[in-house]
Amino acid sequence: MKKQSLRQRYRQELRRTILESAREAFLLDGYESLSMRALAERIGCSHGSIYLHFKDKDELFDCLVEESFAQLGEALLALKPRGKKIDSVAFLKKAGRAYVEFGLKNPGAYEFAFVLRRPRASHPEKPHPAYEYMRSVVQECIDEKRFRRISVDAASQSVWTAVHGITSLLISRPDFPWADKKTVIAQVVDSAVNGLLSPARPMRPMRKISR
Amino acid sequence: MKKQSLRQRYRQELRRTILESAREAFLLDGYESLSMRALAERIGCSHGSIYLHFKDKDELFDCLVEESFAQLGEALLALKPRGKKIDSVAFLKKAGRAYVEFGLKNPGAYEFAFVLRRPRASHPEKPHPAYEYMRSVVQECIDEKRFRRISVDAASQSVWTAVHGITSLLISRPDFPWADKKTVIAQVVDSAVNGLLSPARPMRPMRKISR
Amino acid sequence: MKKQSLRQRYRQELRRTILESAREAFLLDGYESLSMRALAERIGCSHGSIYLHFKDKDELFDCLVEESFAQLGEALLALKPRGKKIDSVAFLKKAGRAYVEFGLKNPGAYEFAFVLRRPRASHPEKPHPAYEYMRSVVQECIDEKRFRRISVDAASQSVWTAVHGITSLLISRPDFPWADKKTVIAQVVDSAVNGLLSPARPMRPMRKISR
Amino acid sequence: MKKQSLRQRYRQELRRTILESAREAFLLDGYESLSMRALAERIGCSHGSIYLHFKDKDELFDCLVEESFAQLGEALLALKPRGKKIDSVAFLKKAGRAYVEFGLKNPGAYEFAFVLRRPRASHPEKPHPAYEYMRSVVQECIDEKRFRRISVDAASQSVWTAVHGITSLLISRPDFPWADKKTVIAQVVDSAVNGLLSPARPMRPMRKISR
DNA sequence: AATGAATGAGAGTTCATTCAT
DNA sequence: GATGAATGAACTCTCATTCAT
Repeated sequence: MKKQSLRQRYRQELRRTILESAREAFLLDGYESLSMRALAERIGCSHGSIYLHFKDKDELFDCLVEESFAQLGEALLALKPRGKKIDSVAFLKKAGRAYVEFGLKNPGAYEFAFVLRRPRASHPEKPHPAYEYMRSVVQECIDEKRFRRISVDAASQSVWTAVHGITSLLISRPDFPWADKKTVIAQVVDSAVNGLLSPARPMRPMRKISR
Repeated sequence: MKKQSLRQRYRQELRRTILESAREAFLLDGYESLSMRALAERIGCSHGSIYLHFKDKDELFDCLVEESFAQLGEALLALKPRGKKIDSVAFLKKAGRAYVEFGLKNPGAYEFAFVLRRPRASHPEKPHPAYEYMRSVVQECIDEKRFRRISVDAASQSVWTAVHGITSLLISRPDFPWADKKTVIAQVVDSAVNGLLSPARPMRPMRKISR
Repeated sequence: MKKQSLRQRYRQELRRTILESAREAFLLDGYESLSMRALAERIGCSHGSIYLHFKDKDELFDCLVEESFAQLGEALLALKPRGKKIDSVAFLKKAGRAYVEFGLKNPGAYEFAFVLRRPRASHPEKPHPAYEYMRSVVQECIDEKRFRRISVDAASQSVWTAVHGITSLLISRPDFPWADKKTVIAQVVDSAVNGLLSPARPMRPMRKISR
Repeated sequence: MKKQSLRQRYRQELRRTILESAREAFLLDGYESLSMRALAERIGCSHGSIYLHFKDKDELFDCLVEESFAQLGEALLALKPRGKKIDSVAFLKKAGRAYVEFGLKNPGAYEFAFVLRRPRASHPEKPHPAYEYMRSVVQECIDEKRFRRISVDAASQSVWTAVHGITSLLISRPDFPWADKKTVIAQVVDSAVNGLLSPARPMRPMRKISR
């Protein structure tokens, strides 16, 4: 039992090492340019060993993509239980900022999820968990009449695409002469969310939307 | 002289054919997966001939990137002479929409400019003409006091990244279950620009979404 | 002691399982194309375990060859005690048909003995038991003056090679548009044996063999 | 034109060299064991060059098989115009001996046609030209009432398989302690053909065969 | 006894690029 | 100017075998 367990543990460790190394390496080189041999060298094992853990290069890559989506989803879900003190709109902004932050802290994961592509592989394209999450928050804003009449999907997508824009460019173009990044991020998020608000004046009680 | 000129013209034509074919092909396959042989076949010439026009694969690729930036820049400049009838803010929105439209009409060019990467190649990263253009329009908005106090770069970048977000995702994920695309695009652009406006001016309530 | 014996029995069983599976598998795939891993999977044990019974792939293969020769030998020896009722010539024909039948019933064994080859392995080529057996029957025919003057080896070989021909082709080319197989087999055997008969026996006209 | 022609000629020459070398090498090593690299070294060119002439290893191998069948067919057809002086039965024997001789002179070709197999490749199995040829000669023997009542296919196959037997064994087991090879060959051929003869004396009308 | 992780060699094939024609 | 034969490196992946567990 112990013996099994030891082997198993080591096996799992190597699997993780492969995944971490592969993530770094794929990011640096892209799918095609990273050779299994080069990856093995980086890991410090023979190239054959990788195949003991992943059927082939594709499987390894896809595994990283999946993992990345999952991580992003989890990062957002970690925000979840919004206290009663914070209103839905503020919470959506918070979620937007968290999305961007995740990308900046995990640029690898973010690129695997949204940027890197494997030649000829098609995205299966049911909406990913991160989108689902944002959509649910947007739904709350709509339910609470904080947002103008707009379809929940159109609204969610306008927010998601905007935050994706700032996230992906900050990651992929670190040398661009950015203004203060925090400011830009906040501006993008605030604009995207505020742009959906009901025209009602903030200080006054929300009115029913005339139609 | 005439003969020269004829030859020259033919030479230019082949160069164009190579570029067009290469653009399509690179988009389909990615940088690494496209072989010069496959490209030559698509073009209908020998693979050797490509090297008469481009030193190597990298040069061909980079040429497409440059061309793509130029095209985007031109598309925006084509808007240029804003009549006196349209104010700077409305014009910025117009530019934003034009940016997205360019991307949708020229997904190839857009991807070459902002998405595709050649392994290990770094972006030279002086701001590209499209950004410069948007920045100049934002500057006008600021000069005319239409925008809140914010650095012109932070403002420009918040707009650019947002429109980049919707553009790139619409291109790269055509199978995503998009809401009405026009609505989403308009929402992103309007939000991004409106979010920069000076607070409440009586005469411009900013409710309606422009189009 | 009992425990030992149990273990031994199990060991022997596994050895047999390996041999049977290997025979099938080698026949299907050929020597090189069959991997030890694939074989292990077919057997249902780890590939390492095979090496506990056979030093390497070559030994396993050679073991099958040897076994196959032995089986063919035994099949012929099983005919052995020819009763006095049957004369030597008829018995030789019977042996010839038995040879072919063995091949058809045990195509695997036959191919290992005479068709399959391991790259670079040379046949040791002392005559195999099946040949020795046929040779002894031919010797009887000669001793009994039933055959023309011909060396026992030339005679035996002319019979053996002919029956080998029909046997190997029936096995290796099952899709050939064969006439009635029984007829062809009988014809080959009868021709091969009759062709050796002494000429001038009233009952058996057997004219001179042309050359 | 000359230039083209020169290149073409060289191209053809190399193709031939590859085929010859490959034939030798495949025979020595078998399909799997011969690597394209090893073949290239034997030829004296880079392994890549082989692919300029043959799509892949399979195509190269299959080409040799086809060529071999063709050669054997031609060798037999070269006998064709049998003079009036030689009767059909004698001609069939002549053809049988020619078949064996072809195998001995071109053991490579013979093995490619009938012995070597590529893993998983199946024989298409319409009768090969050599069989067709022998069948036609057998048909003549039957037409001329020289053979007993027997289907032309059964007769042809009994002859073909017998001569195949001696041919293939002489080739594949050169170390076997053969008796005088010429004698054995003649014996096999004569037996196989004579065994089909009508019992009738040539001068007398055929009697019914008792069975 | 049995496992299966690990390795290093080597397989077939494709590639960008060069250069003689 | 254009061709396409040639190359040598590099690719992904599989293999037989070993050996620590």
